[in-house]
Amino acid sequence: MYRTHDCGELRLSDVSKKVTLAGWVQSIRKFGSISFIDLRDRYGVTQLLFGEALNDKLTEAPLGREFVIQATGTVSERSNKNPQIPTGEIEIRVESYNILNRAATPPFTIQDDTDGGDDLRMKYRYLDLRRNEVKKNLELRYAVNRAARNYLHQQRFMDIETPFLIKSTPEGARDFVVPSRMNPGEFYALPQSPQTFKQLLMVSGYDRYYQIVKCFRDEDLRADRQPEFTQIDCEMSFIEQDDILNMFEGLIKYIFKEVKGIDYTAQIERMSWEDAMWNYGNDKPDIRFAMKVTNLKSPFKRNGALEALGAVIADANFNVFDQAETVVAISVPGAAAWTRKQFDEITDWVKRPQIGMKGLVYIRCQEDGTFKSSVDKFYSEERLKAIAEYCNATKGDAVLILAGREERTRKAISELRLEMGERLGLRKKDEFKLLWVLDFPLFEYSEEDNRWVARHHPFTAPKPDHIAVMINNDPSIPDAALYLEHPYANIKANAYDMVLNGNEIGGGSIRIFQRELQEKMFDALGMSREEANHKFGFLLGAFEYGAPPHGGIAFGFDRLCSILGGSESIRDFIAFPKNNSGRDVMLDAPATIDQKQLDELSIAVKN
RNA sequence: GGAUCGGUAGUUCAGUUGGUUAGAAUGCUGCCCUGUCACGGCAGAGGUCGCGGGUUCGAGUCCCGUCCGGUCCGCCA
Repeated sequence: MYRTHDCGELRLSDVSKKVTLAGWVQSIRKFGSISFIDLRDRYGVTQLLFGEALNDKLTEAPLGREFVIQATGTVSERSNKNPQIPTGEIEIRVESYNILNRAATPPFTIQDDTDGGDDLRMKYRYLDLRRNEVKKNLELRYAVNRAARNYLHQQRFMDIETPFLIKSTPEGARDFVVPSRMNPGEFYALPQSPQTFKQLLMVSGYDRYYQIVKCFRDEDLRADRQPEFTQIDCEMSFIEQDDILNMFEGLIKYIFKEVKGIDYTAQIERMSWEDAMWNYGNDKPDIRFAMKVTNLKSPFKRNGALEALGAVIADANFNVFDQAETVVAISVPGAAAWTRKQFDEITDWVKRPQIGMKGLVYIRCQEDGTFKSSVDKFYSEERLKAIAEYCNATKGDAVLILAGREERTRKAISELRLEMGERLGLRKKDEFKLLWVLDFPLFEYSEEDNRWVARHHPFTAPKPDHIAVMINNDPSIPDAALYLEHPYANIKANAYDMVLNGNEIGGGSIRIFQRELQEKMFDALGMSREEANHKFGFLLGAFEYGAPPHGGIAFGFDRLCSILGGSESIRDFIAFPKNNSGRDVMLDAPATIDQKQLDELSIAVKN
């Protein structure tokens, strides 16, 4: 038997028990003829006391950091206790020990605040994983996993595995591809999600399906994006949008309760995509703080609001505003007291290529009731006051105004808002605000492909009252017109995203399950029957045999874990992640393969 | 594909305007130490300043290229 107890469980009540522990040597503190050794395993750290009697043996078989040892001795009360660790009241008076394995000096210290940089930690990930910080994250991940499974099981969802070696579909992200040895010149693709399979399962009658499953996308990476990642993938039959929202509102609340001990009692706020874009410039707004965007000018024709827009900034011969497609503003509390230097710094910030603004206009709403701005030349104080009031600015605020092309400017004001929220400490790590964003556009224009594409995927159903519009080819939609170039530009999808603190953590839709509408959808995407059949024939075929109304959602499991763990990066929540360039620096993968393998696969590598 | 920051001892970093022998902390090695828990003290070893080229009397420092890593944009639910 290697051990009688683990390194985290012994307490004062165990004193005088004879125990054997096994683990890794965390640190050695030597005092002449006695030594203290911290022994670590997954469960904690226990102090071992090596007395004078073991001196000879220690000289003969010395210990080093990260050696794997086994020690037998008696649990004793410490004379000097350490309240910082759970086992801090006891120590083991070691009578004998065994070196089970020696260890090379590790390249960084295995401590909470390690001295290892990211690169090194990834190269020696097996050492990094010994650290408490990383272990805590993996434990949290497992807790989320367990909670999700519990909840979904209680709700009679069934976990069904779907294949990884499937067929490439050119919609959406780039596929990872696997050559088929037995079928020369042909390739499997790894799934970007089990989307079509879960829909087939609905046709088969498994009306509540889930899977915590790896998905693969061959796109460039970010701190919160990995080429292989995990989704909580779900699908339900005989449901409407509200059923899905309620079911998965329940799931996320259950996870909050189980994992964080948080009772998220409030109903999750629901916001239309248009409201999100209009008020936050972003389809995944962080609603932990307000600082809403004021639209001073916009090509959006929205609820008749446009008439009011523009007037407040018009007729001043200020070219920047006059020529801009869009003028948007936020009011930043306390910013009236900023120095010129601070405004310059923020101006530089919005001028960075990533934001891409030409400049920044600001209005200070000073404490004495006067207004001072970077555009005093064009606007009288009275007009500045009018603009400030229009932007709901009060004394002490500064109004920050951006102008330019609609899409870019809206994105920029959104980034600026988040940055201001960050600087004002309004984005608190321990505060969690959930949000449903609803009614996304069904289509969007792809600049790259020069055509309209499905924003979500081609099986997403339009909103119920927009279905008739598509079936009857009637472009007159009661809602506001955003983009007028396409007859279906205004059609909204029966799709929804769950947003947590400004991060999209899940998204899904009600699916099209009727042939007629599906064909209209392919028409709208400019996809011929032949093409559609070639790409999705199996699904369209299945829909011939009694598809129930259905819909689903998928949560980004890694991202959800990282947010619950208070981290920006999902890498710390994945045991063996890839780096920015999609490399596994520990394995040094990807790597070339030898000619024999290539020959077997009938593949030639271009130079 | 693009922007930007970084690469100096095993590790984390400092390194002034281009100027003598490139430093600190930590780790490592040895010695001392019976109550430490970031132990302490003394001594020591440890450097192709990512790589290649250039400017200069002289380059860790300036310039060009390149490789690697971080972050972001494009891309991607």
